[in-house]
Amino acid sequence: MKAENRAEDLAADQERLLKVDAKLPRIRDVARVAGVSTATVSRALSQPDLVSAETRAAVLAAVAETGYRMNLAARNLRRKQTGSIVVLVPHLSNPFFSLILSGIAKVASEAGLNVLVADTREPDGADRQIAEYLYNNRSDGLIVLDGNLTEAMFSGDDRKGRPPVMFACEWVEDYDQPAVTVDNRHGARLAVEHLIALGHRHIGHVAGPSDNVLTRQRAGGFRDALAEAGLPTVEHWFIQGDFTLRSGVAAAERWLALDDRPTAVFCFSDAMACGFISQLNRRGIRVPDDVSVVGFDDIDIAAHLIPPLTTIRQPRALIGETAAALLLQLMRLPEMREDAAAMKQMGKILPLELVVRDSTAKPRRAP
Amino acid sequence: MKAENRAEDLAADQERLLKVDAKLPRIRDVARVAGVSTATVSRALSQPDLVSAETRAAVLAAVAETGYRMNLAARNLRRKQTGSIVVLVPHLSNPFFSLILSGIAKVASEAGLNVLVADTREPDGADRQIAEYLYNNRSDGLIVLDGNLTEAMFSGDDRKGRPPVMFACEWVEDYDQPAVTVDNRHGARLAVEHLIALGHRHIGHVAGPSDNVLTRQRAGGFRDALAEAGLPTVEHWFIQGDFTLRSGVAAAERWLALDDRPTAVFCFSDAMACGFISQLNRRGIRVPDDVSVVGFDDIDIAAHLIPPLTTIRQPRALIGETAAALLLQLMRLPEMREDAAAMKQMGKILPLELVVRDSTAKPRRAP
DNA sequence: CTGAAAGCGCTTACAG
DNA sequence: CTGAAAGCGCTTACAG
Repeated sequence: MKAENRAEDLAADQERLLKVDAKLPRIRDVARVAGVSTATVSRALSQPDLVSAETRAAVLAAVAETGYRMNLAARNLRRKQTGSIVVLVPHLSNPFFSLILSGIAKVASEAGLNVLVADTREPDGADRQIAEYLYNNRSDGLIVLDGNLTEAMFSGDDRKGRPPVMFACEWVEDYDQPAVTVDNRHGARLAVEHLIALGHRHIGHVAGPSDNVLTRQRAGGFRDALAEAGLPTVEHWFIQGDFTLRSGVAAAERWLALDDRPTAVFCFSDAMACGFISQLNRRGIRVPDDVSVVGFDDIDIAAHLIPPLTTIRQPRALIGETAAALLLQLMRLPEMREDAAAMKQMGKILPLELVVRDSTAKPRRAP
Repeated sequence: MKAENRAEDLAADQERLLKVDAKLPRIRDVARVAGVSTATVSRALSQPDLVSAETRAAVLAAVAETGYRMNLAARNLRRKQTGSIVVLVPHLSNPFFSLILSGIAKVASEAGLNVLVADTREPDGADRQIAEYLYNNRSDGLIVLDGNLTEAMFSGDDRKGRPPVMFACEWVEDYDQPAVTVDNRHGARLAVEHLIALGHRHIGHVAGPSDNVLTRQRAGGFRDALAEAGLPTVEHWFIQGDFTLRSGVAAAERWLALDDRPTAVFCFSDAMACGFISQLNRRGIRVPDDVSVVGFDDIDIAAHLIPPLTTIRQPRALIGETAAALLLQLMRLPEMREDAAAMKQMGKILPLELVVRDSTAKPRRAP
């Protein structure tokens, strides 16, 4: 690092800052300022362990001085990556996914990756989209939030060379890919135990589609909690739903039609709880005065409903962050994908939390 | 195009299709199959007018045969683009934006561009994000959906070399950038005229923040429509809101506290209408039996509220598509950005539509 | 209308 | 631990 050179460089930098249309600093500029080769700059930035502490410091200083930002297109081209991960979502307009997506985006953007979001329930269909991303090397990795995709879409005899797949929230059963989930069974228990603790003995539930993994787990937890408290599972207090607001509205009509109405209802999604409560309200039934309602998810609107909804909070941002972080691991270690045992270890089950608000209360006439 | 070569190529292609980890076809492969140079393939794909019809057809056939898909990282590197546009949204979790974003994503992905979405109300702040994207060449263009950013963030003496900016929905007043908007004034008139046609003579409104462009325009249309019908603007029937559900709840309490309640209320957003109706419902007031309510936006949930909401539909997907299409134009024609007159022409005002559902009816006691 | 060739800004065996 | 050099897959003046 000769002194004169440094002075010249600084003058050049000044000029560069004034003229915006001047070129942005490249790795070569950093190398010149730091007095090393571009290869060393590249290493100092991407694999710091490979260079000496001294060199590393010089490079970092040069980066700061020049305001260098890596050109990702160049890196991706050289590394034969796309620089993008793709998220497959069942319904993009469902507010449940917003925080998950922003969690994914956060982790991905820190890693210099773009996030592309595709709706699997869009007209062009899930099959085509998956084929597009999985077979055509348009992405470095996939996060799948839709458990209703069939295993056949992913499997096939030519697994190698395909980007890794990470499931989150939902997953495809009998398909041994890692997934970031919550303990849905436990969440359902939390909901029911809360209602029992309040004194409820007549508890119904509004479920999701029967072929859905989440439905099955939550229904299991629901039954377990009742059984443990010595309460029977009353079959006609089971109401079929599909997680949507609209099905919550329909569920309310079903509840109204019952001769022996349960004093509390556990809805498997906040959206259904919302529709359920609104429709009951319309028919003159008050929550929680006449019936207690617990939701599941803790979507943004849950705290602002009338009444504010008691629900099971899913750590949505964390789910997204975790799924993205694990996917990044998988992307970095291609050999790991061949190791079935390691893959099974990889999944994470994240904690769930009961959030008590105003939609639950003691039953009016305690038994 | 020698016959033997073609046969060899086909064999090679077969092999390639079997081995997934084999390399994807590059422009060179297409050139070989079509019997032209890579330069010609590039032109045939990007600027078809520059090659003969015959050549074009040969190239297209070769593309189909090889299954060629362009490597965008390479193109972007060569063209010195980022291949991304950035969308700045005030609140990502607001469902109003979902369809706008998918409209943007549709147009952008057809043009081979990534879409990055950033929330301007996030902790890291709008200023930093704009600086990041505007000054640091991390994107080829910006779509801004937040009119509350100050002009100062965008202006400055070094406009050239910066990516173009397109506003949508909202915009920054006194800053002559093109914007894709709706005629908010007209939308408000549609709402009020509908209520008047139903027989209402006592009409209030729940507005957005007073410094918001949308609020100002809608309030103007509201007053105009009343004036035209010879109805007075009753000042204490104006209720301040901020577009959120929560403020709709508060507005309901304000309405309940009035001695002379208006028989109809025009809410400047569906979210506020939703909160307003829910809270009234809670207090035993029925919509539309006791009071008619009109919203604005037609968000997804509007049709599923109880009652289904009469509202002013914004063509959200179209807003997104149009904003993206215009931004693409701007990106292709950098010289246009210097032409103030052309820039002013560029904006679009999209049509609004009254959607009559069940939240509005004749006033109970017609005057 | 077409081709040969340079080069976008990185990374990474390879050699030392 | 470091550097010289090749090359990722495109595009685009330039020359014909």
